[in-house]
Amino acid sequence: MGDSNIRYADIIIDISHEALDKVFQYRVPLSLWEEVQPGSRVFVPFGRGNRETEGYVIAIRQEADYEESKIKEILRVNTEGISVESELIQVASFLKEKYGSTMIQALRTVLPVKTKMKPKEEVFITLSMEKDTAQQLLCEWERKHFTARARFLSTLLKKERMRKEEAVKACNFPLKELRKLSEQGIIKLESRIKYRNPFPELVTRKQGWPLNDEQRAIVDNFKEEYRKGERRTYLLYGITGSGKTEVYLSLIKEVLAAGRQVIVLIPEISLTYQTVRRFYERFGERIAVINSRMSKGEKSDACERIRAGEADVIIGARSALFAPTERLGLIVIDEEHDGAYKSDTSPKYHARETAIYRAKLCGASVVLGSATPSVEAYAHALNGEYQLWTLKKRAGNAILPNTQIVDLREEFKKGNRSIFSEELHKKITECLERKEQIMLFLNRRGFAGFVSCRACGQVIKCPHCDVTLTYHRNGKLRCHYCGHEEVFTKQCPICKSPHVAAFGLGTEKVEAALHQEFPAARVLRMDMDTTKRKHAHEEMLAAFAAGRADILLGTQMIVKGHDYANVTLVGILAADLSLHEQDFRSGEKTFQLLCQAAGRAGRGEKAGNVIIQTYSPEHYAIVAAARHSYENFFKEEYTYRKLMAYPPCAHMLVILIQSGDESQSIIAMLRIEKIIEQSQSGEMDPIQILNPGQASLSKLKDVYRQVLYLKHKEEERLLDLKRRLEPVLEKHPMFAGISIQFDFDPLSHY
DNA sequence: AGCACGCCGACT
DNA sequence: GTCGGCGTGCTC
Repeated sequence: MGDSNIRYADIIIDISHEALDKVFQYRVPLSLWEEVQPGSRVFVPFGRGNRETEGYVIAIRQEADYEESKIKEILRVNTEGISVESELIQVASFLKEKYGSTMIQALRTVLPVKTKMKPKEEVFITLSMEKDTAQQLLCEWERKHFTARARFLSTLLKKERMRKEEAVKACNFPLKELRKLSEQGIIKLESRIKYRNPFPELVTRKQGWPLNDEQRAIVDNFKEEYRKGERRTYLLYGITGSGKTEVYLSLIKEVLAAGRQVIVLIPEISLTYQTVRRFYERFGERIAVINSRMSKGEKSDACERIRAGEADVIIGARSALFAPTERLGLIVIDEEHDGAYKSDTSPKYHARETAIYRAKLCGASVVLGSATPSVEAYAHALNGEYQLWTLKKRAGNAILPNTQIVDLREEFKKGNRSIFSEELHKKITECLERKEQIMLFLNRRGFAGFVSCRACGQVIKCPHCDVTLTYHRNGKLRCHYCGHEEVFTKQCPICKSPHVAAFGLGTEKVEAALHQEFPAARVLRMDMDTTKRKHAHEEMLAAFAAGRADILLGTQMIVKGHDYANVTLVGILAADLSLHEQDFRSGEKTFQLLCQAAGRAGRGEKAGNVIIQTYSPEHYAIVAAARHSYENFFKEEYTYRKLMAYPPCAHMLVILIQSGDESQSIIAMLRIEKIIEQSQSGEMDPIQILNPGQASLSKLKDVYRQVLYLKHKEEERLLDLKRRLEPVLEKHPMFAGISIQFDFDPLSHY
């Protein structure tokens, strides 16, 4: 920059209103060239009256794409105070740059359009006269047979203070009358802003558990560095049950004592009720929870409390990372390896990397915690980029469960065609006899339970997605991607043969098998279909915790962070289901899942047993999980990633091209491939283009998907390519109406 | 959001 | 004829 003697700034005026949610261009006066940077807050003349308005600079450019004569000049830069907004706008530019999206998309994720909800008001009624005067008035009303007024007044006399709703509902007293009494100076109406609190029941405050030596050492290490002003990223690797949460709580306490705020990310808030509860027990009212299931009002209340500095600890899923904290001092990411930390909409950012970026901006530290760290994080810890903390002891006297691998091929040879191997069957029986609880886990990803025709081999697919339909016991076929449902007709739609049948396992089938094999056992099934209701999740888990079921059967949602002292047997019915996905992370995912599932056993005093049923008992992910050895797994997995040049040893950029028109999507994909090839002709070390073509989920909700996988050792090379590609895709008319998304170092497979 | 412009009813 | 109602639409 510098050749041109004119400079423009892209400015966002007011994020809080849809109508103004776009970029305006202003000239940067020469005197402000130094000061005006992306992220700075400036004052500009806006609207017909040129009223002075605050705006945020999101980009600086040499040329304008608006009528030159209408462009106004920036007035001055706002240097007052540190504003979270400008910090978040810088985060948005980071998202845009790194993950590829428009600036507007990035801003929308970072500063969600504030639907300035008017805060809910609570109106309290008090007497505005002496008690005995009121008593006299009551007698008078009773004499005059003003029954409603008398009933109301006597209640108010008893309670002294009541809420408006109480008066209207319980006392059956009309609102109009209340206003009248208030005008007459008999009662006083006081309104107080009520913040909606999603955790209504007051939890008792509890003191922390004493830390063990390992935990103590970590906390001390953190305190020392924090007090010295050293900020960094730590990876807390602690086996299941080693008390990571207790460590977080101590770290948070330290940061709060320094007068700063903390953001705690957990994978999916509804799943980790217990964790949230523990935070409430420790920090009480100073907590704000941000949750995707919250209503808009609840969300905006939480944000207001954070902005006002009334909340110091913010707990939430991925997006809580953008909480408007003015004094952020620490970001904790629990279960750091979890896939939920990667956004599935553009910008497809990863919360781990984004947290580290935000922390750097505002001088905060980051703590990542996991029992099975992601290969990325552990690699960073080994090369010194993160500081590694290890917890190897299980808290209390709990010991690691005894884990056994069952080879399903052997079972098949023995003639056992049931879902349960002999060993698992035996263990379930014993466990039921001892009145202990069992968790059975079926990793249903990959959509077992498809329906096919034995005559022509046709598999019944969803008409809107390139996915097989799943058979459900209510006699319906359902698409797990778009929700399409049709009646199972027992006739092949192609060849009309009646020999169509459902194959494979689904949780419903297992449930039926359990009822048959163990008729006395009370089974609780938990999957997407049984937990649709708002609080179904917590209710079912609470029921299981209370011992109202013997067996909890479910998909991945049951493996996350719940402690049940009475669970002594965990059965993984088919460990391979995730292993054979076309995805370089399938080994990692399987290992994490198995470890988490296994970690559910023996959390109390009693010893636990884990049985892993698999067709690939020799696979390193399964063997390592059975031995509870993350190190072994990591060694194998890292070697594989290095050999194949997969992240974190190299980087990948996925370009996803979506269109309602199949041929258009293909043409666009081929065109992009060509542009990439041309742009690096003669390059010594070109970016590799892997399997361009149809995505493996080639059609979703009637939209066709093409995909390009790009791979290169240098992150910067891929980012540079994306940067050069973006303007072409934006301007070229052939890409109009086609959605093109980038995914950097993908977690999921397209 | 804010503010100007604009096109219809009651006033000096 | 003018003052002012708030309906509509634009803001680099």
